[in-house]
Amino acid sequence: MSHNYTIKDIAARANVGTTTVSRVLNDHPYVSDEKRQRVLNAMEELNYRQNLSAKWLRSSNTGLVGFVTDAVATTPYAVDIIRGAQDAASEQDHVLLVVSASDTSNSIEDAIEFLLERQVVGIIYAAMFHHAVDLPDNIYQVPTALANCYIKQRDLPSAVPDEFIGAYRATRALLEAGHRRIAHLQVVPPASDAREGRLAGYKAALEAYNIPFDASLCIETFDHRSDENFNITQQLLAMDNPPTGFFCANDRMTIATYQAIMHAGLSIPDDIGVVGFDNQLDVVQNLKPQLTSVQLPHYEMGAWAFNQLLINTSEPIQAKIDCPLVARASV
Amino acid sequence: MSHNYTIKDIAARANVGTTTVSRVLNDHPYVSDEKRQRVLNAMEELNYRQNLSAKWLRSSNTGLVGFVTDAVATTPYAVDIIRGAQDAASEQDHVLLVVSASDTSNSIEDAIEFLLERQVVGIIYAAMFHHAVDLPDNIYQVPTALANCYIKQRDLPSAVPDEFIGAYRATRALLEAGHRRIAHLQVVPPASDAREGRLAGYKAALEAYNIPFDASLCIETFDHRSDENFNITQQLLAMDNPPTGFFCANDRMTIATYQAIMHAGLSIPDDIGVVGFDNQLDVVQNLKPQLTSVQLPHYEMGAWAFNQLLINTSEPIQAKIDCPLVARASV
DNA sequence: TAATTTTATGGTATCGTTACCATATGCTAA
DNA sequence: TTAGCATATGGTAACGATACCATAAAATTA
Repeated sequence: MSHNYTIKDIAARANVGTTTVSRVLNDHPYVSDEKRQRVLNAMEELNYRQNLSAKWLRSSNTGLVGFVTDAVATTPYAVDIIRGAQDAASEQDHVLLVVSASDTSNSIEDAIEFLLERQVVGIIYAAMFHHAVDLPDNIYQVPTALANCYIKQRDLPSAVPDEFIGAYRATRALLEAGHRRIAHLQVVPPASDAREGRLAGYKAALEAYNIPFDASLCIETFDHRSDENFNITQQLLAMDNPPTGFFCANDRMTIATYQAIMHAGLSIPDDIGVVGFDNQLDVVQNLKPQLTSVQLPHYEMGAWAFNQLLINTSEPIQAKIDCPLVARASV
Repeated sequence: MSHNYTIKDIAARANVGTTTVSRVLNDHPYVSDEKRQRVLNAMEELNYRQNLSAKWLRSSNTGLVGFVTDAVATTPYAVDIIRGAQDAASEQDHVLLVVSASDTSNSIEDAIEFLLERQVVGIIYAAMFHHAVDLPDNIYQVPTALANCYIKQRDLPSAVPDEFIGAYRATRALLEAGHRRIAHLQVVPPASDAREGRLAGYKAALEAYNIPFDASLCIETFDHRSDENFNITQQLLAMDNPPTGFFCANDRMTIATYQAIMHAGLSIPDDIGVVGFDNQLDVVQNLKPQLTSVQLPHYEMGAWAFNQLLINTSEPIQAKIDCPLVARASV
């Protein structure tokens, strides 16, 4: 652990005042090239490293941004939101302080308090799935932006996926491939905007093709229950007038859907077309044939949220970020 | 944005000296109950919040720990390592500064420099898959611990999964279910310790059951290539003396393996037993039947790494963390 | 009772940086 | 020539906390 030098040491070595060193450090004007170079040399020679605590104390700007999420761990998506925010942050010389809060709102309040103590200049709150959130009052003490969620009062800027357009594209892909009976597997609780938006997009695409909505093709199921998903698909295929297209509300459930389709002796995409949602690479690329899916804009939402913090407009923008379709071999 | 009060304000309001306020803040002895209470009241009334930048500057202990990873985004596992480190950190009143560095070692050096400037008291370096890493010299300027990787010189403490025991258990589960011909699907580059350890565990389990190793049952394949994985499984099943057990080096590839088994008209677990590795919930819980898999100790490695930082022993411990088998319905 | 230790308290220097003020050039415009 | 301004430079007071030192009363011991 080597000793740390200060600007005083640098100033002495370069034979200038500390102010000049500070000016070099912060790219301020009014420093002659000659002295600037002497300072830079001294810093190089002593392997000088700024003490940012001191800088922060003096300038009361830490460049720290808090990143709070309700459950960073439960889903792999979180990472992309963090990464988006992080990339945007480092482009502007900011850092993320990542803290996860469990579901109790008390814990969220603590997490925010924790960040405020650390002098963050802003907070990003990210949700693991698209839904409305309730936030404690202390969040209003610094600029805040939301990713993958929104607040009912709509008084904070937020970025959410455009579920509607994503679902519309997914359904349309099946329609364009000639499918006319299209099942939609929904995910039950929590009641989320993801679910409502995807259902609406599905309905709208059918309507554009003049196909009446058939409630019997629209089934609710649970995430992570392969038996149930398998059975549901089987039952749908056993109908009198069975669907030939499946639009599943997430990629994970398509695994069992694929299995049920194979089990019925049908082939994808020749007999049946399947489209998923989330574009979760671990799943979509390991299914045979590889799954066409809708990409959720996690990365983009993270980046958008960070950029909102710095903009700091008076009126809180509610952004819907596009969800492109990633075509593979399942339609 | 409300004004921030300082200990001076608190001291004035409670009619004590600033030192007394500081003592209350840091739970130091020699403060009468009466004054302590007055200080606490004043803090409550003014909604006082400590300025940690100032505290850090004076005490030169930031409680910040850097968390560097080579590619935080590419795999969902990362999150569990972060979470483990985070939970351990917050238990000790520390925070994680998460930065991701791309593969170039230059970028790792920059990331570390970045953290050193921010006065981190230690650094955790986490890899996305178990392998040896090369780290720049500046890492030695603060206590460092490695998670899911190790350094060739072995001069830094590291935690890695015990791949051997995990693979041994996976193979043994198949053997106990009566399978005697067991295929092992490996993942090709990057050449990792994960691969070698799993192969060794597989071989050891066979040996314990007096079954000779058959190289023709041990096939290399690529991650995220469903067609190839499907074909490999198909070819294995078409052998003269086909395997009835499959030990796959990760869960993802079992999706196509399942499909090939179904396609051959065979059933899991009645005809064929399958075990995966990673215990990736999105996959294992969505396969029918749900997949038995080996749990990688990501969370534990993260927590272990953090705790090493504080212990700071002279000799760098190389820990192998256990990989338990999670039994489900595929064997 | 006197000497010593424990408890209680506050003043002030200090951490490493930047903001502000003071000063001194050289150059241009009246 | 004399303002007036842009350029260049350094000294020093903050920023908000803690560490150290000094002091005094209360409790303990000799």
